[in-house]
Amino acid sequence: MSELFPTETLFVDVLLPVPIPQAFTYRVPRHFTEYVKKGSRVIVPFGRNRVLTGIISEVHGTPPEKYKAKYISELMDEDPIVTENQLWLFQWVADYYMCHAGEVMNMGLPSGLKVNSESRIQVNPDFDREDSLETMEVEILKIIAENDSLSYADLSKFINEIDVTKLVKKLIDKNAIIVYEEVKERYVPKKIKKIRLKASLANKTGVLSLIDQLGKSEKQQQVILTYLSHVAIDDIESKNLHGIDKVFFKEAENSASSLKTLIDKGILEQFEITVSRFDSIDTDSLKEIKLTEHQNQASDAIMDSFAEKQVVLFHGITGSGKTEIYIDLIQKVLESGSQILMLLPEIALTTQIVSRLQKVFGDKMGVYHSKFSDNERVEVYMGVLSGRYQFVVGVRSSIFLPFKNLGLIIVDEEHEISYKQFDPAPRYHARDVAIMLAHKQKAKVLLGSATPSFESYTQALDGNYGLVELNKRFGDAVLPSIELIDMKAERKNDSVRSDFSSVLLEAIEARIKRNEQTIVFQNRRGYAPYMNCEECNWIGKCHQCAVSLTHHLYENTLVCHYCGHTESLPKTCPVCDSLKIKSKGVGTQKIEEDLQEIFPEAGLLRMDFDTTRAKNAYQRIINEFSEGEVDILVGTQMISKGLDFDNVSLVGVFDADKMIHFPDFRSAERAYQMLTQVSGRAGRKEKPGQVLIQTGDPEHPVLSYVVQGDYKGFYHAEVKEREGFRYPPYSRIISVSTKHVEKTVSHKAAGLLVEKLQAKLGSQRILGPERGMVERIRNQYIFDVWIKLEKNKLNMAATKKFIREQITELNTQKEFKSVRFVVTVDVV
DNA sequence: AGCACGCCGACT
DNA sequence: GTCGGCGTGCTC
Repeated sequence: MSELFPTETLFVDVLLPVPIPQAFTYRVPRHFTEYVKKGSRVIVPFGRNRVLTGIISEVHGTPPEKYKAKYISELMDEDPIVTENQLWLFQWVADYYMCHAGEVMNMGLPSGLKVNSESRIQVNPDFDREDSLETMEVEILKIIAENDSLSYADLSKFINEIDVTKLVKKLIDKNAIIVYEEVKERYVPKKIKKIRLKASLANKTGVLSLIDQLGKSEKQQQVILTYLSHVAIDDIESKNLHGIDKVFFKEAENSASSLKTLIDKGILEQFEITVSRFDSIDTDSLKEIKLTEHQNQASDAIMDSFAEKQVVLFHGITGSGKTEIYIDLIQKVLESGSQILMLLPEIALTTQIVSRLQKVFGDKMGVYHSKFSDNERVEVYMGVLSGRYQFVVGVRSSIFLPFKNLGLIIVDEEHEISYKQFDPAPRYHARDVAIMLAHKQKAKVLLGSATPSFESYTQALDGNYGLVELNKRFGDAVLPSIELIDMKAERKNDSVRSDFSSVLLEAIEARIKRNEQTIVFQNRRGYAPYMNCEECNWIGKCHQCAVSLTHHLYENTLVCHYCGHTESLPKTCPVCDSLKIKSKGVGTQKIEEDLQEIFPEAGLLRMDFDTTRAKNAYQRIINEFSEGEVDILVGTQMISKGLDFDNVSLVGVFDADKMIHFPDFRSAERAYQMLTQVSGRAGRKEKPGQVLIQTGDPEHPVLSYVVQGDYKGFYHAEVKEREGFRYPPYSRIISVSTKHVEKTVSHKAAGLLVEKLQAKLGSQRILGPERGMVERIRNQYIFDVWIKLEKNKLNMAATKKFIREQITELNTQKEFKSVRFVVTVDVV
């Protein structure tokens, strides 16, 4: 690249993690000109005194016209760490999802690859006017001088003051100190200390004479013997190079001082090596996967379909053993030498499926997960870049890893909405980006689900995707029988206890007696959704969001599930002082409590956002439940993802009504998916499962499709409804939300946007402005505008550009300057 | 997004 | 008088 401009000044365009549309051009200092490459990291000054890491997206010789480019301050990489493919993908995602490439880059790179800059305070060596300082300031100056340099945090600790910025500013003004930015790379390789013999002694004769020589010092002799217990004396010359872990000496209870003496004497030496953070996996235990006849047929059908289609939708019912088929396909692609990416929804990734894959693929497989530390993620990233990992299982952001020759991307549970990022930008859908990425790298995509999204199923029916179906459960397992419980009738019969029907309670009791397990599903965490005063009708609400506060029993708090605000539970009504404040509605905590009261002997466990916050909590709950001591597991939708428990023969759905009556065009699709996935947890192996769904509306059509397991029937009925309204899959929806502290301003901005959009796109395509689903979050009033764009009729790129222009125009009007417009392409 | 600058209220 | 609130504008 650089040899093209041997004498001219070089410039680079740099992607920076800021939501600003323009490219940032920097000048390259002479000493870097030969080394700058697209995809390498640079450290650049930004603004008055910020320092940022960016990625070079272009190297060229054109100086910017309107400003004087600053110099890059550091080039971090000899070889690029971002590939051409990734740079292309960043731009594609930015264009499609209407955000900026820098934001995509920020999402795609593990934070360990970015640098931290920290302001450090130092005494100005030229300062000589101590008389101009106050006594306090002289003291501070002394402290800084003693430590060479301090960070703001250090200083505030030293002088016991929370906010030191004012002090620092004064001292800068008086010229007493200098503040500079120190840049640190965050990734720290893991190192272990090792011990080995000095090379001259590392042979049989050397060691023997050494032991002889140390004859009088028993302890030192013991240290040498410890070494020999790990390295056989015959291999001593070859193995000595690697040394042995220092910890071995501690384990053998050698005295640290004897070891040190031997090192000081020059007999042993200590050195460090860099090691992987991931334990290597015993590849001897690689398991052979045996497919059933049906699975084999499905696998072959998928391969056949790939011959014609780039994307294949694999519709396999719950319990059909999709994982085995994935493994089979992965093995085939591995043989071809191409890379493979398997996407899993966030929570499914911590579970059984990963350890299962690990047993098969050992350390050929990389795992990319948000519960990994920054350092671990950098190691996976670099492992993909170097080709060490040919196969990666990961969450949605793993589509941004530096793949070079992908052969296959598997998107498991493709209907999962957790593939869609909500906040912040880029608001991308990992499944859709995966298809684009695969297209670019000429790879195949396998979408797997028991309840495909309408988008994907439609593509398959239209012939754009291949379609492979598997309607048999693995082995002899049969589908669970699903029954509806009419809560209205139950209430009439007075057979309801704490909102549990007698039917469900009897079924649970029967499982406890038979030593089988039950899962109770309620998609609402906390104890009770709201608190209500029975005297004055007061309801506990969040002061900055338009939602009621959820009562959390164990912490005895009221929590806002939108902004996280927490307050302690009042003892009396804050308005009328009445003692009659009661929790209303039912969350998972309440269900757990009620069940414990009804079945005092039963073992209960709860799995929701609140109980799985700690790093290994999720795994612990799963282990505890599968060990069988627990009778009932109460949980939110979390329990429906990728969990197989052999002993679960009953699933109770506490309340299906919230799901089916949710005011959203997708609520039926969601409810069908949710109920089917949850039902799939019942009955594995030979035990037939039972599913009981409590509802006040047993006539609802969605429920009868769920009961019959009739995905196709449901799809065709529901899709007809959507066609009339031009909802997806007949259109794509772009939503624009306005946010502002002033309700009227937010509403007016949204209203004007609607007018502008309707003028060009027609009133049929524009909906709104409508009050946000939650009218106010964090004190910002939200209004939504929806744009329905039917496929193949409009130039999408041009339309998006038009939308962006309208927003920019509104944003430049003084009145709407501080209105935030949040654009989401393909709302789910 | 950050961060600095600048212009108005309630305090020693 | 000043401290400190957050509206406004800029970043190569």
